[in-house]
Amino acid sequence: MTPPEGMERIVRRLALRGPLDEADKDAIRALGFVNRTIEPAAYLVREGEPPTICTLLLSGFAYRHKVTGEGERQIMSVHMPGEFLDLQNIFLEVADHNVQALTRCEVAAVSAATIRELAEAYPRVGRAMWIETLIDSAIFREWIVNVGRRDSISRISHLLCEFALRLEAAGLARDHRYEMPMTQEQIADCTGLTPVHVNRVLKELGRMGLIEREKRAVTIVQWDRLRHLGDFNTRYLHLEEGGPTNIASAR
Amino acid sequence: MTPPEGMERIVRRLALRGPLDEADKDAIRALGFVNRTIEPAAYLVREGEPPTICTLLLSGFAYRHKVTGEGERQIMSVHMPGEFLDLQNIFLEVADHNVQALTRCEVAAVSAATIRELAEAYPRVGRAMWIETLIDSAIFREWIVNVGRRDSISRISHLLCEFALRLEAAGLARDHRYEMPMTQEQIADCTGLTPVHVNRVLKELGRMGLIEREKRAVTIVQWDRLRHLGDFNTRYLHLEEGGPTNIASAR
DNA sequence: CGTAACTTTGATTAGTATCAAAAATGGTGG
DNA sequence: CCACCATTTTTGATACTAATCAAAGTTACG
Repeated sequence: MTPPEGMERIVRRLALRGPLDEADKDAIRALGFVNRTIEPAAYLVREGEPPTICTLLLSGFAYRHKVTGEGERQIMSVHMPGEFLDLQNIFLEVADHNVQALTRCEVAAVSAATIRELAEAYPRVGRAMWIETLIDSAIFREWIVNVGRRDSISRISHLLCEFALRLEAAGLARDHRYEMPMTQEQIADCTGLTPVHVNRVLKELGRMGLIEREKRAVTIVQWDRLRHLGDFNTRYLHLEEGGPTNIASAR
Repeated sequence: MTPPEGMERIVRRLALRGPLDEADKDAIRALGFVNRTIEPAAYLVREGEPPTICTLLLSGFAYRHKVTGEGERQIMSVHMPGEFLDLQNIFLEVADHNVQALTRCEVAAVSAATIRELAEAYPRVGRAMWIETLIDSAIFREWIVNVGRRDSISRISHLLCEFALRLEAAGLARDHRYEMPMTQEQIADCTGLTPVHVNRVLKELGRMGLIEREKRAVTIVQWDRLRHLGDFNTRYLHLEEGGPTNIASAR
């Protein structure tokens, strides 16, 4: 079973998305999440399979991807500790993409059916989970823009900015400095570029003095310039808690 | 008020996503949707504004887009009659993108707050709406792949296949023949290409005998070859009703 | 400490963009 | 109903971004 800290983390995260009362919180605590360790590159969800489990990422990174008929991979999102890994497929007949561990991960797992029942029995909890999936969607949309309409240097700058803020939100980065959890090949798969070109762009960003790199550690030296170059606006991340949901409930 | 046909269309569409009982259906019918006509190019949602209304598209087409700092537009999705237009923003503090009418549209509108209350009071209705947003997400993900990892001819072939099936599902096309609701410039904004290149690719698809065009009318002459060229697999559209939701409820 | 994975560099090519302009189409007001 | 103007589609010539191919360094790790 998930230790109390893991449990409370879930409760706290969901409570950010809309007020939950004690019965809601107890229902989450009673779910019986089971902890598992997932090895790097192991699949958590496989395209074409019906969704059976739903997991919360406690530590490590995971990513969502598809492979084209030509064998090229496109990563559609990267998940950080504290995020649900597969609320996206939970109500669909089959998963339409893969979810794979990027690094070694600790996850808390429950059956997908349990989550579906929880959402129906506790509407406020269901709404909080729904909002989690809507924020995933907002990030998907921004990635469509990134990959569709920005040039290589902007795409990578944008990704570096997004990671900085999301990692800071997860408590894994400070002062625009973090450990990049991906290889350059994986960055290429996020941005629709080739690994060779990603390397050249990263070097160029270093040469321009916008970032510094030391192995996988990235420091964004000139945040404002990088943000401008990457056409990065935080709006789509919906980092501030409390949207209209909270307003409505405060009436 | 929305005439009974519009109302029943909503009820039927949501009931496809998970069983609804009579109380659920009556709650939807009681919402008091108001019909409106929206002129082509009018905004239904504007980036940065808090979501206030939620609309169901009764006729016509609408699209979701963002504009980059460089002024380039990226379309993230196109909506067809029968689809909800802005469940995506309804629980978020501000809209992170625009929704605009592509053609003249008839919509049924209610306040966003009403929808939020409905979802909380009637969990099965909430779940059905949640599933609608999850299917939108599945399409967003496929578009990331399309724009990130397919070449121009595959991207456009993929888009043509997607439209054929979605329009057929909406009852607006038959035999892989339909009226394309977009200009070539808008197709370019969906696929991350330039209008000039879109034109050349469409001509090429014609020359290859895969499609025929007559003004905006498109006929897919060789479905299997176009589908193969576009690396198109219907899975992500989740067109078959009844996923695990229905299985669970059938227990 | 050897080997596989990852990063870096160089040379060349391919695929789309860009720029420019003509042809076709569609709507609108006189 | 026709003439006109704006929008859309089409074509051609050229430029440029990022891909490809190849291979040398570098790092991580069993």
